[in-house]
Amino acid sequence: MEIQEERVVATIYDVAQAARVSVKTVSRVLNEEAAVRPSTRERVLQSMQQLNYTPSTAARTMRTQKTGLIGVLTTAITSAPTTPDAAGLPSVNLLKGIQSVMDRSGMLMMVADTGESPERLEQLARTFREHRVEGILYVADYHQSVSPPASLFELPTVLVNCFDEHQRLPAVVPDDVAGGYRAAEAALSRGHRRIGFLTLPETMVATQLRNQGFLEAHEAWEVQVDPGLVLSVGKFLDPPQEEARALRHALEQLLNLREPPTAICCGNDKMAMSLYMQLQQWGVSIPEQLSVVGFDDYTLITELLNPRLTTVALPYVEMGQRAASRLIQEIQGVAEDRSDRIVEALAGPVIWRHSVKDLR
Amino acid sequence: MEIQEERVVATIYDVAQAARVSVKTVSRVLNEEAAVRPSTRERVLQSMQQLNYTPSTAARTMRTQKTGLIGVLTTAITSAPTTPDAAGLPSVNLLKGIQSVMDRSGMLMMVADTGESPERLEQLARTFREHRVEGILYVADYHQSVSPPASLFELPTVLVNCFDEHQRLPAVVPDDVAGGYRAAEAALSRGHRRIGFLTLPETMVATQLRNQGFLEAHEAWEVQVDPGLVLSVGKFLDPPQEEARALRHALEQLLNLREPPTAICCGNDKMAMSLYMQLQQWGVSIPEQLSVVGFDDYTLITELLNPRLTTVALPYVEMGQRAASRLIQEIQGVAEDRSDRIVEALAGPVIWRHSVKDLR
DNA sequence: CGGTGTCATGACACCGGTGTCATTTAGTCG
DNA sequence: CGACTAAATGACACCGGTGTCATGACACCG
Repeated sequence: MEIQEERVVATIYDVAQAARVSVKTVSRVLNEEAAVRPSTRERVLQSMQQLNYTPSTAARTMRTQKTGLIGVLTTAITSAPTTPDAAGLPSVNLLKGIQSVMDRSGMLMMVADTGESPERLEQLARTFREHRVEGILYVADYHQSVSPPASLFELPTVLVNCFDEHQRLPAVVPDDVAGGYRAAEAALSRGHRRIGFLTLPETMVATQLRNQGFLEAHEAWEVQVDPGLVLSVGKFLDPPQEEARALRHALEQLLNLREPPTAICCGNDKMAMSLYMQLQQWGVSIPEQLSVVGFDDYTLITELLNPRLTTVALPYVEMGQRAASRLIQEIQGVAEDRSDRIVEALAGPVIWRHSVKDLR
Repeated sequence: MEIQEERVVATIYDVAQAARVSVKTVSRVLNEEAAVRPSTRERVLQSMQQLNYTPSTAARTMRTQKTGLIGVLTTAITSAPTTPDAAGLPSVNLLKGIQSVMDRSGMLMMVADTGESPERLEQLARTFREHRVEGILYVADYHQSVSPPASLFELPTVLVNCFDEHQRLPAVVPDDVAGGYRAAEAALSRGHRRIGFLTLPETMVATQLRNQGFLEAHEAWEVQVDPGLVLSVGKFLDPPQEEARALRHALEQLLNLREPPTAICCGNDKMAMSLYMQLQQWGVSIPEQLSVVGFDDYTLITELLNPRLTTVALPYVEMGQRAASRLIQEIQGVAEDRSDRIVEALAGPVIWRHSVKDLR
């Protein structure tokens, strides 16, 4: 009565034996090193096939110290399960951009979600180091300032959609100043002169920057900004109902002005959608009576609203790609062009649809 | 003139030397094996701290053959970059569910996106095997039938949001029959008797099942189904404009009936949103003149529409959790309860909001 | 005080690849 | 045909942990 041994995976020794060569020769075939006679190579390949051989990265790693692994720390997946999709979901596009570059470079991503707790982040960074990742990407779900744990400084690291308070780490963020500029310009260039701006909560980084861009655009077009037209809507983590109420209130305020705006820029597409809903209820037609500009190009919304929403895109895919490229450069020790800004800001284009009326 | 050697990470030998013990003792401290004198333990821990020691999983793996790695193959991240967010994005919730379970089990996810090409899938599965993942999750972005490559059968594998044509692999899918049933019931239970059903393209798996559920519900409530009320909208990968036109057409058809429906169930929330837009243009008020039921509970839409949309939720988080649990069970060789269905279908609840009028 | 069992620790092989260097084989040329 | 060179291959150590087993120290016991 023989004990049936559970068959484990074949090793390089099994292949060597089957092909009647040394393990080193098998290794040579694997890595396409020089000088293996075609007939031998063929024999080895056949044996590998037969045994369904898969080399072990673990073993290889020990010797070469290379893993081909990139650690991705993110809140983008889990987000807060409590905040229903906040502004979050499109940030998956960041991952999309990252993925595409990693792919081309033959790197594999280990993805871990930090969830809420900061000590979790520390712990995950540790786990990544145990797996000897060659670099780390920290991906935030909206533009923000972070204070990364010390462990991130010990490996090549690039921050995505966020920056550390002391700006020591390379980072790729959206250019929100340019974004605000373009949003305002979208209306200005079509002849609008009184433009409302419903901003995200003031505590958010993006809000301030977009505000700045909004003002700069008016300056460039030599249009005076009426401060009464710029309103912050809601606080940081208001419940949805509260948010809706705040918007309604702000909107009333704008439309009841002696000289109401002819266009309104929104902090994001979600807000634009709420605005559509509200205006519809009041019988205000878009864009005939009021033009609307969104922010994010959340296509789900922008393409489905009626009329389709003109909006400023966030270049998430490009940001992801750029961040991944920078990380790989850093890993490969390519002489980083020091003239590069540590924090790199990428602007997205205005996507023209049908929610802005041309007054010219 | 000494050459400054680049300092690489500390090994267990460095720690052993610093603590003046054998490597084995360090190993014992690491793994909390029995019997290390407290004083020794303390010394070792200190040395580890000082050297910033991080054990190498690669080395450990070689000996123990355990990696704590799970491979996740998905189209959920990249989706088709061409299809703007199709029905896709909420499938991130699948990852969320998976992540939460992996976390609890101390497993780490390697995520790779299959993109479009099938050979890419084969290649990624191979890469996973090289890293000696202990199991694989294949995550689809919508309920579908797949023909997985042979390599998936060589490791514990669970399919998520899809099933293989021969149903050999364990799978977790949404219970679309129950979904269709509940959607219809949402209207039926509020007194509606003529209920329109705008379905997704007929080629999709979900469509047929939901149809079936829709019919079963009517049977259970002893309500006759008028076949003229069930319309398929659009083909598989229609461009958005085409889709919108198809919807408008279908809607006209329904509302021009001699006896038009008092409620309409939609194939998904996105369609419901288009429907809102259209009805608004025609001046048909929801839910006073027409009730609407969605599908998916895509909160971005459902919470923002006015009135907020009553919809059938897809239990993505639970599906992810369930799939992850099953995979881990299988890895640990827990005697799988064979009475379990190979393909497990999970139903989501109706989320009641304000788009269905109570006729009773 | 010697025998015995337990506790704490160490020596050493091993996991599956790759790097180094030696060795064998084939190829070229005078 | 033999010498010499290049090509092909093999022997063996090594990477950084863990498993097995041996060994030293010490308490306990008769």
